[in-house]
Amino acid sequence: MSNTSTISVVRKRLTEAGGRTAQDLGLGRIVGQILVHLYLSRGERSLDEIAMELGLSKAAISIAARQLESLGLLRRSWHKNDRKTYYRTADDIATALHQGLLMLVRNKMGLMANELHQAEDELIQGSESEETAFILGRIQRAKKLRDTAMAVLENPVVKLLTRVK
Amino acid sequence: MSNTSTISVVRKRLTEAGGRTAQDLGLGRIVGQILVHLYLSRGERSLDEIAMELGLSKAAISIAARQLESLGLLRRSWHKNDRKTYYRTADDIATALHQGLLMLVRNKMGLMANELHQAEDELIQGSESEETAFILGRIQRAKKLRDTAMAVLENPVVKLLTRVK
DNA sequence: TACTTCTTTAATGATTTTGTGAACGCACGA
DNA sequence: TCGTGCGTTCACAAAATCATTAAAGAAGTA
Repeated sequence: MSNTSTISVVRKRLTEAGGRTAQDLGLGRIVGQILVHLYLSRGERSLDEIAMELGLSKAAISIAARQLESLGLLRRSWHKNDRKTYYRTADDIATALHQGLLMLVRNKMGLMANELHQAEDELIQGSESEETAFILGRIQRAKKLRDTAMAVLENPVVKLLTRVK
Repeated sequence: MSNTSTISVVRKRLTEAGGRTAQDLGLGRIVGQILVHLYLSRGERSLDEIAMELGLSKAAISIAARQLESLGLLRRSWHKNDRKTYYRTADDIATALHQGLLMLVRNKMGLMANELHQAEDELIQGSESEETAFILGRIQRAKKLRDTAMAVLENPVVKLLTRVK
């Protein structure tokens, strides 16, 4: 098999793998495809190049790319006498990836925390009963669970461990 | 507001919250709903009770409940002179939840690891070129990233931290 | 200012996922 | 061993998600 075709096969398969895992994370497959494609590309790519190379519409790329940028995983840049927007993976992509995932997790945990607090408040407002007490107990256990998870994420030891050399 | 209706409102909202987070984890909403519903229920519930209380079909409950059992989050039990199957949350639900999530993550990482290795192999087989070298470099960085993440998950310090008292 | 080129937004169509109803089959009790 | 009650499976319907096309918007250039 020729050299260039090996490369393109490999690139394609990894791109697809990226798509799948991004989908697993609830970010949509295109997001992952773009990220991997750029990660395996030397230098920058314009929006329509990416669309062409991945066989997707420019609209789809536009949306996904901005999502990636907001997660800090992509950088966009412009050049003189050229109206195109160019993208490349962030230089500190490892950190960004870590941060991004953390943020995602933290958001979801925050939502859960709200629910738990609100539930607790409402139960405390209402009149007491054996069942209220039971549910309050369960909620408190759940809160402890969540706090532990949070603590792990924020823990300096973990942060140290997750730093890529 | 009366006591019992406060309770049922709270239970319903928390159940829905559980559904959402389970969906985020790619487990399907029903899985989360059942788990929370049982977590907030004293004692056991039969399959059709759960179906009734959540307003879902027995088929759906059957499938989701077995999934939860295989994750170690639910226990099923039977009683004499009663053909129904009963479910309750596992006693060590915190540990089980932690283990289950870890397993989930580990599986996904395993898939990614395969892709990376295979890609690496194929590139090494093929003829050398500047581009091959570039992509190989990228793949190696990715592998390092993955290894670091893995190491964190397996790390005894993290395990200690994630233990719920 | 008007034209060109590129990105973004919004609405529609397609695909995938999810849940249900009905039929099936197993096991327990009589 | 037969009948009944329960859990499970499968095919289909409904719903959610995803991606595209078309049209609007923005920014540079003459």
